[in-house]
Amino acid sequence: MPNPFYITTPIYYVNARPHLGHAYTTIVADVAGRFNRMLDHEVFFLTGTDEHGDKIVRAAKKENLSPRIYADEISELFRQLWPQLNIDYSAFIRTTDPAHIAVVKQVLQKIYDAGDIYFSEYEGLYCFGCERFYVERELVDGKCPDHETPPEIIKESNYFFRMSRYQDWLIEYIETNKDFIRPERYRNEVLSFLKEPLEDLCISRPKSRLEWGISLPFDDKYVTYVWFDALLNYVSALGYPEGPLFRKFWPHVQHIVAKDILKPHGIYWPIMLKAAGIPIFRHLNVHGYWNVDKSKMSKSLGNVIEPLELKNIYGLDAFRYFLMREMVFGLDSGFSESALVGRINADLANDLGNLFSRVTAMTHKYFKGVVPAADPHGDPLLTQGLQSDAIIAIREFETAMSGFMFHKALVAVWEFISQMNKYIDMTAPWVLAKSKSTSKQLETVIYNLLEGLRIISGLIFPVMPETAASMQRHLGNDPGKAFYRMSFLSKWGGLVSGTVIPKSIPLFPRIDVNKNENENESAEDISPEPDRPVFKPEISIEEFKKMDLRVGRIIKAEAVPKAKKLLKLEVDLGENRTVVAGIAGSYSPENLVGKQVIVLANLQPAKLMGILSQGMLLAAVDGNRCTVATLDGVVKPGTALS
RNA sequence: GGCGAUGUAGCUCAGUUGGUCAGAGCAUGCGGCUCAUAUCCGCAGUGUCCGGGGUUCAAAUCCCUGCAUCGCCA
Repeated sequence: MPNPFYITTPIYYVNARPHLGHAYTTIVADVAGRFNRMLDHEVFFLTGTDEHGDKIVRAAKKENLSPRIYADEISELFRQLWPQLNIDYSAFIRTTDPAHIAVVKQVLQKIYDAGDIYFSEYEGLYCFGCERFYVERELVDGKCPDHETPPEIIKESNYFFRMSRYQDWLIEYIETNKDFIRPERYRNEVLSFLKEPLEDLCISRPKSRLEWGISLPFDDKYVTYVWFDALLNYVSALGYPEGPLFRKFWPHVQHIVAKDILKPHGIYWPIMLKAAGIPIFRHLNVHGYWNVDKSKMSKSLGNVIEPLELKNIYGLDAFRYFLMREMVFGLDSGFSESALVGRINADLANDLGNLFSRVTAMTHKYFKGVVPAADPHGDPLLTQGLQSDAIIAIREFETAMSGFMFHKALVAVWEFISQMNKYIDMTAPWVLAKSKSTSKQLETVIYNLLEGLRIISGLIFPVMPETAASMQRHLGNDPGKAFYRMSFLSKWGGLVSGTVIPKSIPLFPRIDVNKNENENESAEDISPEPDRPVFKPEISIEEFKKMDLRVGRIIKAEAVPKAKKLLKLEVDLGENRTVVAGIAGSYSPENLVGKQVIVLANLQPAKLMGILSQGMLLAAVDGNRCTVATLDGVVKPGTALS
């Protein structure tokens, strides 16, 4: 295999647990890696954890743990998450690995020997509480913003990396290599930063105030600044300088980062490489943030469900699809459950899932599940259109994926899915099936559709590997084979006629959105049970019809004396009724008047606290909180529900 | 405070060098089909293209200015 491809995520700092942002970056890397496997490239995919620095020491202290044990624990959380997201990584590096530490020392020594590291004393404002220096403008009224004490001026000596020496080189490098940092907005941001003189980077911390780090090889009284340590993971993981992996993969590396760590990756890192005499990486791919809309997320036990939890509810592939389709790489995007459900229903269930379902069903219906052969002497127009649509989709997909424009790649695939659906409408197989004279055409049409599905399953492989494999299986192919190879996808006719395909399954079930729609003005939380609900035994429609459900309007509401939960309501059902409802825990009388409600009108009257209740108000009850059922629009009181 | 980005249909956004540029998807309404997961196909809209000036035969597109939001830097 020629064309090695090396993709990295940042190594994640272990001061916090994994969240959506980490997951997105890593899924992007996984998608890029899988895409390169489609191109038959040899892929090395690195991720890991960054574990040194004073923030880790402090986080560990909070938990009463040693930095080492603490880092072990959090690192393990990341390591355990990736299989759950179907991340196919090659190596997981930790900055506490001895091999990494050795490389950091080696590179430091090399740069030191070359004269790009110098020793210098400086004065600064230091807060002993925070154990860090502040610059003037960070202070509030001259005091530390955390401790509200004035920092002290102390002198400290440290080692500095002569970054300034490489400023002009870096500017020219970025300007010459247009897509070195992409998308362009971040390239511009770095260039604009470089318009100002670059300061040398302090790359050491005295052990007197920080021990948790890598000792400088040329001065044992200092540890290495955490960024300098961390960035080198990208080369140490490959066995720099002589390892076979390094020789094979290094110059082909592409990094992926979120925009918050643009500066270290766009400025420190290339300069470090230059100073150490290591070739510069190929691309820095920078993405934006996910803004989680908590008001649009379902809740469990009163807490907003973590975005990552949604993969368990809606399926991993759907989750991966959403992340890749919804975010324009580089820009911020909104994350909400309703947007996720919208994508699932519209794109996955309606478009792709239903297409797959109707085509495989027809194959069973008309050909007993055996892939027919396209008629070589038939009308070429029956095939050409679809075939060229496929080629266009493949081409656009490849261009977009190479440029990290994942949403565009998926749009191209979905454009083809839409053309497949139109093709069915145009050719109307159910009409062709009615006459013997059109049987050849029917064979051709179904073959083409199955072939189209084969291509689609290949194209969605990087984003939805499980679904792709499932589609292959249901096309009668071995999903263990490299069905996603681009060279194989581009050749029309890869599907072998005579193949028997298994019974179809729904790829993506539709999600009932009505269940998720909350009520209007009271932003009260309806909590869907996290566990599978237990339903009552089935009833017939006749049994249901025995219930007389009516729309009512509350015209009067008052508390029932001495009763905690009961309210006495006057409800207009076309006639006035008194209804006693146990909703005082969630509603006050004044908020109920005028409200439209649903009443079970033919319930046997009952006396509650001495009041005769002539019906029952419908409400959703969750624990001791309840929400009254109401209607989507204004309806005449007394209207029956069915 | 400096630099930059963005502001287009109910929502999310495309709109290359000014001349079918007023668009797509979702949501909505109507019609059609029945192979399919009440899906699919077709049709239909709605917009002071942030406000105000200017350049031009012609501006969503260029210039100036104001407002709003966001980012980077100080």
